[in-house]
Amino acid sequence: MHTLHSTIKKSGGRLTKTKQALLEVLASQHCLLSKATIIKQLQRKHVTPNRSTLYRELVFLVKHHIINQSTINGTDYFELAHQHHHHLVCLGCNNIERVDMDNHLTKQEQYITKQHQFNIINHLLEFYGYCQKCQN
Amino acid sequence: MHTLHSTIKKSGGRLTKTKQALLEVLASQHCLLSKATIIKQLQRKHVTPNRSTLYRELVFLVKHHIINQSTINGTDYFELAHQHHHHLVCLGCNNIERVDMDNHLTKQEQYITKQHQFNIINHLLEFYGYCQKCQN
DNA sequence: ATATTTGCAAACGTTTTGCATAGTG
DNA sequence: CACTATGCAAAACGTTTGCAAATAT
Repeated sequence: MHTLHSTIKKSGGRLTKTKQALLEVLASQHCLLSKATIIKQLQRKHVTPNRSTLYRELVFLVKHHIINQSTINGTDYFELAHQHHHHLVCLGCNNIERVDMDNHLTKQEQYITKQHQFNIINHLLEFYGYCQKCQN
Repeated sequence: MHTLHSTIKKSGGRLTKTKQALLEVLASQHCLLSKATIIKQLQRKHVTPNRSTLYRELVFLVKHHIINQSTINGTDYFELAHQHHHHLVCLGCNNIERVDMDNHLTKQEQYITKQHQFNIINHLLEFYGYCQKCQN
């Protein structure tokens, strides 16, 4: 949290109640959170920001690479930038399951960095298919 | 195109002017196309469907796995399902560059299929970062 | 003949904006 | 004090829907 605090300050942001609660929520869940879920979790903490405020916070945090935004099946999801994993997305029930696969892309990223002169900050890897329940 | 035709018929769809032109557009471009780009390309072919018609076509084709839909930085992109590649997405200029990496995920997919009892249909792999121009 | 596809207009839901006020550093 | 963050209401935006007419098989 300390490093986050300084990152935010460096970005010209202020550590407000909303931002703090938002980061706590994202830190406590080790998975992708939708806006609706974020709002629910904030409510549990008795933090009920206006929608525009929440949206503006999310834009700020994404812009400064403090959190990542991914869109899966038309819904936006957020997670802390350093909490990175991959996902299995069920095309039947839309459930999203985490899957851990460490270092699998390191070589490819090095290759891309050299070959394409592209400075990689992050990546997104999602597998789409059908979970056990939804297989007919 | 022939196989696509039969796939569409099997799915209960009809080969209309719009659907045909849409598939031609997607087949001619070997990259992700946004809705706006699709509309422009259709116009060149003098096919100008109503927005709702186009959206309905896209929903149909995605639903039947004839095309893939990916959302990158908040914009929806489409491509023929068998035309699969990965992308470098520039966080500066939003440009999307294709990158070919064959078979890199085969082993992982086999592992996931067994370990998670998950039937993989497709996957999405995107690298986010800064292209040569946007590196300061 | 039957079912799908189409365009239109209205409805919808989400996100964005302007502005005045409150709060942070 | 200067600048960011907030809530509110309005506006903007893309998408979806219902329906009657047109079209494909």
